[in-house]
Formats: sequence, structure tokens, C-alpha cells
Amino acid sequence: MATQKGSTELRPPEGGEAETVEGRPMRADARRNRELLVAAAKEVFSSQGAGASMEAIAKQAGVGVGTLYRHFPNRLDLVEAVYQTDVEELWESAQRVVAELEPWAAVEAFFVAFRRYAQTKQALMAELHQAFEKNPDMRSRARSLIESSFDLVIDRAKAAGAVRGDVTGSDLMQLVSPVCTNTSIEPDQAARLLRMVLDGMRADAARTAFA
Amino acid sequence: MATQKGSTELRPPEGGEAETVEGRPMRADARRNRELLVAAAKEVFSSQGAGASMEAIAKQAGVGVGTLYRHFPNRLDLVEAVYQTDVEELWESAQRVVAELEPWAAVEAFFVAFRRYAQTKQALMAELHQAFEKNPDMRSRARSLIESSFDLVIDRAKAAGAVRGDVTGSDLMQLVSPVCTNTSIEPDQAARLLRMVLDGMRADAARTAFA
DNA sequence: TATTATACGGAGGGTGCCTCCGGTTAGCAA
DNA sequence: TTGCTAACCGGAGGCACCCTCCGTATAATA
Repeated sequence: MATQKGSTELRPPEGGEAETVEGRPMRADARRNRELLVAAAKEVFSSQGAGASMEAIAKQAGVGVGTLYRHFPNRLDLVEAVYQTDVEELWESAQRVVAELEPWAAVEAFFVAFRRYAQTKQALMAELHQAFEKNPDMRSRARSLIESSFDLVIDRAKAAGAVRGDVTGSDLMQLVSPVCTNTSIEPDQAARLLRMVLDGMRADAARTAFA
Repeated sequence: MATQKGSTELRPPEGGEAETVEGRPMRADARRNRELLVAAAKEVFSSQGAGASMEAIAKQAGVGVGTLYRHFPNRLDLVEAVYQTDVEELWESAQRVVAELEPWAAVEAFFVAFRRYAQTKQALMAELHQAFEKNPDMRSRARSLIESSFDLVIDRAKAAGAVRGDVTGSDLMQLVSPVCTNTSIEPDQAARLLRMVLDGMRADAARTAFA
């Protein structure tokens, strides 16, 4: 259960970490700018909405649009990169809460992190939809990393006896994800539903049996 | 249960049927062009994708862009209008299958119609998302008309003893809609799931009891 | 048929995505 | 440290698209 892979595996082959295609390390300025750009995109998307212009993002990063397009050949590639880092951050959150908190507290903290992740995802939804179409691999890789994150937190809580034994990370993802993503669910309703799910997954909550 | 309203109620106050704002009837050419434009938009969106240009739509309708923008002040208004007619067509499908088919056959036929509706909705998803944000009323009105459509078909089948008594139109909508809309479900998987739902809602299928 | 309110059409303004190429700089070798 | 070169940077500008404006055409009415 939950064979978790290192976070690097999520990244697409070309979009590399610190290497250019031929295996040569990126120049320091290039690497710095790439990170600045992703951070700027995150910032601008969340403040101006998903429709923010590429120019605005380049400006926020303090570089020209040419530099932006060198790193991300088109808008979708940038959106993709932002989403990748969001998913990776979620995975890191899972690792952090597991390292720092008691099993049950970690579960609660991870739910909070997941909600934050889902919110930024929602903002990029329209564009992400296209990105997923163009690049179906990314979707499934992201999905499996998210599932691993849930597994990491849940399996530990199960082992500690804090969470009932018949629930899996995958179950939770399928249950929680729509609640956080569906726009027809109001934020306070979502919060209520999540509390309900949390209550229902405690080890001492299991009562209902059905086929 | 299922107090169904006439389809006209779905339309927004301003987007009127055949009347301009002051209650004056639309000129014949204006009315004709409006219909041509919606039909053209439907056609072009489905052949060229949701990103199709306004110019292409006007051309397909055989009018100038000025005329398009007279009827639909911006892109989102047009998308909205297309979606409205899709929902109305679904409602009309419900009425038609109820009028023409046996209770159970009507249920099956309506599922087919719903899948067709969901497909066109999926194509416009990205833009619709924005339209819903701008105009939340539309979403809930569309939702309730869809629910009424399910109710119309299901209530009749329940009365005829073809469908189990403990299922509602709303339940079905909530169950079927994600299956048809979620892009991570493959078409053949969706078809399998729908068959399963159909089997499960037959009157003689009720066996499992749980709290 | 004459009048008039209303609709039509398409040129053009503004904006946004993306390309191109001259200038600059990091990394390396001597 | 210095000089070389491959790689990077920046922003002007091309192109496509959304939308506006206004002169022309036409349906409705008397």
C-alpha cells in the first residue's frame, strides 16, 4: 500500500529540474528565472484570476516576455508548471505533517492543506482542463501523487489506531476532492462536509455495516 | 414532487423570447438572425471546439459580427444562450420520451438524451465555468430544469411500477451527472456505469437495505 | 407610398499570445 | 585574471481575436 515515489518523478521529462535536454546543467540565471516565473505566475493568477496576461506575469517576475516564453513555450505549459508545483507542495505537506504531528492531528492538518490546494486548482480549472486534454499523462501522474499523499497520512493513522481500518487513501481522495472542487458547494457547506468525513473516518466511528 | 415549469421560465429576463426590453415584438429579421446565430454557434463550437472565434460563428450564420454582438453583447452571453437551448432541449426530450414511449423505455431513452447533453456541456465547460460565476442564477435555474426533467421521467416510471420507489430524480441527477461529465472516466466506463445505474433502479432490483 | 424606428455589416481600435534577433552574461579553460 | 563561446535576456512587433461604431438597409406602420 502506498508505494510513494520521490516528487521528481511527477515532472515531465522535458520540463526538467535543473538540467537542459542534453543533460547539461541549467545556467544559474536561467534556473533562477524559471523559479521566479513560476512563483510570479502563482501570485498573479491568484490575485488577478486565471485570465491574467503573460505580460503581467513576466513583469511580476521582473523579466521580459521573451524569457517567459523561453522557459514555457506557451500559456498552457506555464499553467501546467504551476499546477505541478501545487501538487508537489501537497505531497510535501503530507510528508511534513507526518513528520511533525501526531497521527490524527496530521490527518486534520492534511485536510487543510488539501483544501488550499483545491482552491488554487479551482482558479485554474478552465485552463487546466485544456492542459489535461493535451497531456493526459500529467493528469494521471498528478492523481497518483495526490493519492500517495493521502495514503501516507492515512496509513500511518490507521497503524496508530486513530483511523478505521476499512478506509483507503484512494477512497478519501474520491470523497474529498469533489467536495472541495465542485463550485455548486458553498465554502461553509464544504467545511461542514469535511468535518463529517473526518468524524466518519475515526476508528471509533465504524458502526454501519452493509453489503 | 416535480412541479415542472414551462421551459420559458428558464430564460433570463433580458434575453427574451421574441420581445425587446420594452415589450415590443422583435422585428422578423432580428428574430430570424438570433436563431440563426445560436444554431451557428452550436454547429461551430462542436466542429471547431470551444475556442472558435466570434467571426467564424457570424460567418457560419451568414451575418456580420456587428449583428452577432447586437444580439449577444459578449462571448459569454452567446455561450450562455447555447447552453440554455441545450438544457431546454433536454427538457423537451423528457417530454417527448414520456409522450411517445413506455415508462421503462422512456427512462432508457432519456439517459441517452442526457449523455448527449452532457457531451456538449463538456465541450463548453471552460467557458461555462466563467458564465456560471458571472451569473449564478443561470446555474441553479438550469439545474432545477434538469432535475424536473429527471423527475418527469422517473415519477412516471415509478407510478407504473417499473422503477423502485425509493429513488428520486434529484438522486439520479447527482449520480449520473458526474459519470457523464468527469473527464477522467472513459466513455466505455461511463456506459458501463450507466447500465449499472439503470439495472439498479429497476423495481425488482431493490434488495440491499442499510441505515 | 412615405416615414421612421430598428436592424445590419464590416472596418478598425485595443489587447493578448507568441516570435525574432541584437545585446548581454555565465561558465570554462588557459 | 582574462578571453572565449554557448546560452540566456529583453522588448519591439506580427498576428489573431474580441468588441465598438456608425453609415446604410429594411421591416413595420399609416
